[in-house]
Amino acid sequence: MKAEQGADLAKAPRTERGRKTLRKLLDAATREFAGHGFHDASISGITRRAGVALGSFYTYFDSKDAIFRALVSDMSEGVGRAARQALSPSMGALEIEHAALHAFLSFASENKEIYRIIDEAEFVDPDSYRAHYETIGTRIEERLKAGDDSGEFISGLGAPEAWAVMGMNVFLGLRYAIWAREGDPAFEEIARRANDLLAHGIASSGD
Amino acid sequence: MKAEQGADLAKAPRTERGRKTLRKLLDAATREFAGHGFHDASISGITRRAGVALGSFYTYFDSKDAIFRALVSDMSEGVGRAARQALSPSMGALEIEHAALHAFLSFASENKEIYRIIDEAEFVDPDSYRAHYETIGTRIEERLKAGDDSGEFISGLGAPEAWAVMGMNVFLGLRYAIWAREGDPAFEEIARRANDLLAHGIASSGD
DNA sequence: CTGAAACCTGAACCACCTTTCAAGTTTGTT
DNA sequence: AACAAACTTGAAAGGTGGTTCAGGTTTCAG
Repeated sequence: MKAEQGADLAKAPRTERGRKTLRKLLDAATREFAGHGFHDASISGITRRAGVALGSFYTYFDSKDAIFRALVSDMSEGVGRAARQALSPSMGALEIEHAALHAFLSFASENKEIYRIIDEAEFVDPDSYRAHYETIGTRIEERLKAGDDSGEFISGLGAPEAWAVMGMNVFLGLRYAIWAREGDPAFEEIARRANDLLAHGIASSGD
Repeated sequence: MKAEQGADLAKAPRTERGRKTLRKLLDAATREFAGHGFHDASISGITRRAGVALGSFYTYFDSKDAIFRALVSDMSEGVGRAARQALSPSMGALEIEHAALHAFLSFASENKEIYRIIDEAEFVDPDSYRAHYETIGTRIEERLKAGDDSGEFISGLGAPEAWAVMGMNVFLGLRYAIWAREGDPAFEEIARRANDLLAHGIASSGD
């Protein structure tokens, strides 16, 4: 959640007071964008939530777009970090895919705002959106290749399989984390079933 | 593309001239929303493209939201129709999934505007968006159950597997139809590889 | 043919929002 | 202590674009 870094994204504050205000603005913007969506969110809504004057916003961001971009880049990193923490090199290749999906479901469930904001980036900031999914896709492809090298996966896997896996995960997250319903299977079961599908497919064996 | 039906979505015209104007507005709106996105699209942009006066818009739609909803519902139907046409009951269960994905890739490639508009519905008209994917998910689930009954698929398949398949398809469409790049594999290859993944998974056989 | 309903027109209304700015306050350094 | 830079403030400028409306034209049933 740190976003103080970006000399590109936010005008860097030089005092303690400034850093606090920037932090307040970013937190308030997360809530405002998640609650209203980009276009119905307003700068004045953000500054009101943050408890600062309207004009102060422009001390830290050049525009409404700028703060949105700063948030997306911040959150995209957050998703990656959460996934990485759930994985350990000692796991088998299949086990890694299982853990990655399970971690994603938990993360999405606890950070629904992030999901919404990143998704809206498709329209507000298409480049970031694309970069987000291409980065994840590449990471999955590397995992598949590693599983191939270790003999746990079949050979010949590449980008199409990686995007298929990513799509599976994203849609399971949409349905079972974001749109969770009473009586849905637990994340553990979802992850297990997706992992079975990934491992053996769904054709009956005598095929 | 017919949308004259909806007494709910558009105020029904009563003369030939009225039907033509409504049709012009819907076509113009498709282009306007696809080109600019919902919020940067303007009613005046739509009426300019349609070649009618600004005020005429409100003869047929109550608001900007209303025409967007009419389009989403129209297009959601279009996607379903395209998929259905590519399928025939004589196909095997796996073959059906292959044909469905291939048809979807072709359709998405030739109707990128539709993809964009439906995706933006997530923010403009969340209910339609959800209805769209739940309908498709249900249809896929039925196909999986049919494959189970015929012995071609393993048993125990349900909604999670259906959403996984849907996610695969949507993301392959996003990457290879909407974001198509020079040197990408042909749709035929994408569909075949996704079908292999679906049939047998990616674990090496001795596992 | 005729009149009422349907339809068209575009200027104007209006609500709202981003962004600017000049004046004041706080912070941190010398 | 003293001063410059950093920061804050909120009113108001400047736009934008959805929506309304009163008056004119076209359609079509009777």
